[in-house]
Amino acid sequence: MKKLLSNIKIEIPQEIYLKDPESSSLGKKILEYSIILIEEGGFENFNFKKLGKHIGSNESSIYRYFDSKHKLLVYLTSWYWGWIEYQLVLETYSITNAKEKLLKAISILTRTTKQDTNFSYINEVLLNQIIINENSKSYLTKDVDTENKEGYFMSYKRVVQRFSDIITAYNSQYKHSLSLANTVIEGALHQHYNRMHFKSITNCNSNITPSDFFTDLVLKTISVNE
Amino acid sequence: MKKLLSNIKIEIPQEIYLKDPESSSLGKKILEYSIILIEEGGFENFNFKKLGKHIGSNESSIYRYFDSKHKLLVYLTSWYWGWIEYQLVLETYSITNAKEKLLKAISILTRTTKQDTNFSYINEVLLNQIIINENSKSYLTKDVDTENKEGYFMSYKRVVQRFSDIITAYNSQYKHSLSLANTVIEGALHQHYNRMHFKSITNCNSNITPSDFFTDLVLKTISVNE
DNA sequence: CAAAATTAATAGTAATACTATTATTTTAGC
DNA sequence: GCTAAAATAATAGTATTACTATTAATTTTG
Repeated sequence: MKKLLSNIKIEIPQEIYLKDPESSSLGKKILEYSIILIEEGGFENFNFKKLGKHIGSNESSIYRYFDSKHKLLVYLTSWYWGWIEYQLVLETYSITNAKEKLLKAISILTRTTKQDTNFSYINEVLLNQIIINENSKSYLTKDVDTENKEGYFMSYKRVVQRFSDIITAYNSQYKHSLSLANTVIEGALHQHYNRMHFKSITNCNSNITPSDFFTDLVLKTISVNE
Repeated sequence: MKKLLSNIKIEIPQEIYLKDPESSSLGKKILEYSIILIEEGGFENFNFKKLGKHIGSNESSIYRYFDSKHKLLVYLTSWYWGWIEYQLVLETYSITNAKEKLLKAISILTRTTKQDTNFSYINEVLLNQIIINENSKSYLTKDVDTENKEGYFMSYKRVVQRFSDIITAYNSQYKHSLSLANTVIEGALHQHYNRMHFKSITNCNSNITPSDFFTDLVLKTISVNE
């Protein structure tokens, strides 16, 4: 993805952070290196002390940006889904044909991530790996309901809703567009995961991509009788 | 589910436990109350000290059954998928019609769990809630690959494969039966979760069940031209 | 009934996920 | 260029966690 817009910023609900990490160089380092460290060692083995060491900063300084490592994960997942939404809008905006739009949307939501040069301190390829491995941990907690009410998961839900709208635009008779949208988005993460760790329960490999599988699935499921 | 077989035991890979919890009354209490406590407070807030208190036993005694709370979770998920496999086999065995068999399989994999009186110390309804909330945490770790090699996730993978076979029996031309099987099984857990926590991104409610959604999806996706 | 196995009790450890306080450095306005 | 405010760093401390190790008491079994 090339530099198309120079002043874009992915919006993150304010409740998630104490101080906006995009507002300072330390904050940006926190984002940059937390992505590297979480991808490398997994979320469980990540902590603010290690992160501080890597960025030559102090644990206590990181706590001035984020309440907890959980909130940092919520920030990263929100950023990711905000970025996906941005691509969904940008890349389908000018498409008028509903089927073409649908196919493009599926492709965006199921493809392997490419680096986006618009955001220098975010490595989108590593972040995508974090989403595959850790996304569900951001909401599979006892606090989901309160955090959901406070808007922590808006970015993700907006992506599902936008994709659902694209499905409905193609076939207004289909009754389960939200569930289908959610199934494709989550399912794509699973297929990517299985390809890496559980090869025996997926058909996805170097020849068949998650995009192939889900394109076929969606088209057959909501196909309009022609 | 009524008592059909009196001497069945769900088989769990030996590597998962130090001492078979089904071999003693303390072991059975560990299973019974860990299910209650994990369902109640979530896996993160669960530990062996609390469990010991609840069963009037000592933390150190629990460690003689399981190396870690992670392995106990792997045990519970293995038990669950073993139990699902048992239902899949039992309830579809005598069905000769491929479509009927497929519909029954989807129903088993997506339905809301009912108590099974065959296993007195396992509350399957609570265990199903644990699977919805915690299943992915059993494998989304840095040790997946080694644990997978040691057979920790066999029960789950066997369910996917059996369902995939049922799909193939209905339509041998369909090329993505494993991915579809996995998508339905994981997707069903997600739809149940969304129904409870993220209502705005699912169509499942009191009128539309996950079974309805996935039955429609699978039939359309693999329908044989008639 | 004695030996073996199991369970309980106690203590201890390194790491985690923070909080609180104070000191130092950086930045911004005048 | 100075001062005040803001940001960051350093230090220390806490409760909890996820265990391990050792010994003692109890239960089971041959």
